[in-house]
Amino acid sequence: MDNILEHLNPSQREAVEYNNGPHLVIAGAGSGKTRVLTYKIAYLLNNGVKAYNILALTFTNKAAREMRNRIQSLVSNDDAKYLWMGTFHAMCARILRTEAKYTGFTHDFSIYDTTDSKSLIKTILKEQQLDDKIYKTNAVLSRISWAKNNMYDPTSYNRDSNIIKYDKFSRMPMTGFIYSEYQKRLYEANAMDFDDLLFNTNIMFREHPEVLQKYQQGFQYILVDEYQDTNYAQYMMVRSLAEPQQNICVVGDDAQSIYSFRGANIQNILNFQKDYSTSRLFKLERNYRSTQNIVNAANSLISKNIHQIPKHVYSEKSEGSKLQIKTLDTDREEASFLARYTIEICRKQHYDYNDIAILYRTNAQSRVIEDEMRKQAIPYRIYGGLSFYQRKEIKDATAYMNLVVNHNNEEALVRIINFPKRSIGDTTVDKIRLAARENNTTMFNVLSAPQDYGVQISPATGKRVVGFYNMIDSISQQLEQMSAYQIVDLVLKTSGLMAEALTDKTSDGTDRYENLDELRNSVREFEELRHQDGQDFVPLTDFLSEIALVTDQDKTEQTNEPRVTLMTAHSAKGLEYPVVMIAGMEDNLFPSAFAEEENDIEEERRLFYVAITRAMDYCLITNARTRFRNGQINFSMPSRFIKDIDEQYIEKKKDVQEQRQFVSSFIQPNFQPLNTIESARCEIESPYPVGSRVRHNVFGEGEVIAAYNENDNDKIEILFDKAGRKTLLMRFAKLESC
DNA sequence: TATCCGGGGTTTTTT
DNA sequence: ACCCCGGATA
Repeated sequence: MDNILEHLNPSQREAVEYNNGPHLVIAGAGSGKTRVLTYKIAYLLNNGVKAYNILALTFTNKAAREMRNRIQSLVSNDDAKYLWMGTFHAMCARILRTEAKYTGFTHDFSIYDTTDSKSLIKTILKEQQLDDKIYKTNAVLSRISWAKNNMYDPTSYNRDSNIIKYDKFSRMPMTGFIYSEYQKRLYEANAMDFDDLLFNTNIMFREHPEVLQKYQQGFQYILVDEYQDTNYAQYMMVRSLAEPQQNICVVGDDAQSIYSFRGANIQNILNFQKDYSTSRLFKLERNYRSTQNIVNAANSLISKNIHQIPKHVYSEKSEGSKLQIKTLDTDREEASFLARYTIEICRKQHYDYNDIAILYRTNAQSRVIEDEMRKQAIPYRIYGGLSFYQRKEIKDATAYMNLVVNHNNEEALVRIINFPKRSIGDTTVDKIRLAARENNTTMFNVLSAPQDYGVQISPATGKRVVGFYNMIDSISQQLEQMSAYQIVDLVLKTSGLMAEALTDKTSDGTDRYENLDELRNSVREFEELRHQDGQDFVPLTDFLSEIALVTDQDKTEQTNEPRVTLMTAHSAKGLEYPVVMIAGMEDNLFPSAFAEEENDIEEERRLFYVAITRAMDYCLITNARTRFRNGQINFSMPSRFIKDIDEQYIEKKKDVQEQRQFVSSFIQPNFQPLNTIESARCEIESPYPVGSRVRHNVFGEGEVIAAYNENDNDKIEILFDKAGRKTLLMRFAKLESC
């Protein structure tokens, strides 16, 4: 093995070699952050540090896997597989299962995903008869999530006067109570949600110093990737684990902090040097990924943010092409343009589809782009949206498994007790739930003998309920003997899920069947992998724990046909493509309409920064004047971020006509979009000056408030003011027809 | 109990 | 446009 340090530039090398005390590595976009992390770990291993003494926390499972593989190739033995490497959530789940006896949960606790959490919240809201117009499930959940991320348990939450004030102000004074109730139910269900994994680990460390000490001793070196996206709970965990040995290395880029909605606190990285007074700072400023134009454009954009760690990211690659900005009339035309641009750049610059990514702010935008890609026969892959494990049939199947493993898991039980149909309706379920509460036991126990718990149901229904109980129970009996794969196979067959999908002859049904089959195969693969690692018996729990924390991003692609990648700017973090297109750069979309305060805007700007810096050679930015959203046409202004980019890095527009006047009143609420009438006719005077009278065959007479005429394709756009009520009429047509 | 229909509300990002 | 819920009906 040659000296691996030779693969590094001086500043990377310096960062890799320093391992004595806390240090912060500020890694500009494309500066080889992952490289530094992998080489640092390999360096430690090569210098005699034991793999199991290293804890490396990554943002995704995929990142962990890739890093592990790369480290493997840099060290001479197979130590890499003993590294503690994974997401915070995965590490916490592992620790909490091992140390279950300190937590009050069992080793087999379930992990509730967001759907389960929402459903539980809904149940509580209903029971408490709270107005769901005021207590929105999402709002309540995000409040609870916020509390946990900031280490408030229900007691401290309910005692904090600022919190009480806040909840009162948002007209949800009962939030604290719901939080208590929610935690109680989770506990009774032997389940944790995502936030609990972090929260409970911290609590355990606090209350059982001997456990904390064990891990402090275990983790001699701690490395945290994407530190800018950690929340308080994560910050605290890292801090307590690193307390004695102070061998803590955090890597990140404050300019790429984009997850505050999930509790991430950019202050963690900004304050690192204060928190660890002896810390050293390393900066990686040379960008190896992008051309100078792209780096400079991104720099000029991010310089508009006030809060940041000063750095000078630069590129020594060629100057490259300037950024292109293209405005289209509609979202559909934007999509079509993206497709045409894809074909053209592939032909002219000899890229293949794998080299191209289309990024957008919201998943909803993918729809129209997908349509156009299909229309123009461009193969694509799409990240995000509904993940495999979120699909109904998969959720159903895993609910069976979860219930089999953990009888207390109420969300799983309620989900599947009547699917496939067993004629056990909502009323029966409610009765059972109530009986369980009154008898202070679990719903599952009630199922075994409903009449003993005073559930008033017909004998026939009772029989069906007991039948369900027996089915689950009999599968549970097999847990010790049967491996994960065997159990899953058994579940799919005895539950009737397979049969249900098979009898449905629509394409939906066959899809469901195929997905279930794929699930079965993935268990088999999982088992295979474990066998290779020397584990003889693979219990179902292992598999469940694994899939609770994986996302689609973690899936490795198997097709070899080149495809264009479609994804949100968030999911693009950490990736790079020769050609990047950013679609929908419009105000109220990017930045999102939800971003109100300057802090939010800064985060959106960072997100845009992340998007641009994914590009290696070409970056195209598009926006549409009108966009179909939520069932109506929206007029939009170009994103305010576009003017944040220094003009010298943007290709000059040839067409001065592009600079059309858009009346600012466009976006005012009293403009109700009326309709789009493809076949409507209108009479207006050329060249449609603002203020001229217009007669329309459907809407009658009105006044043009804004209009334009684009030479190349003869389009007009009219804003209508009729009878004192401002209505918006949008229409595209040939000039002759008017 | 299951299903169909209509009305109302809601739209971000995801471990 | 889409999803969710509730009510009415089979």
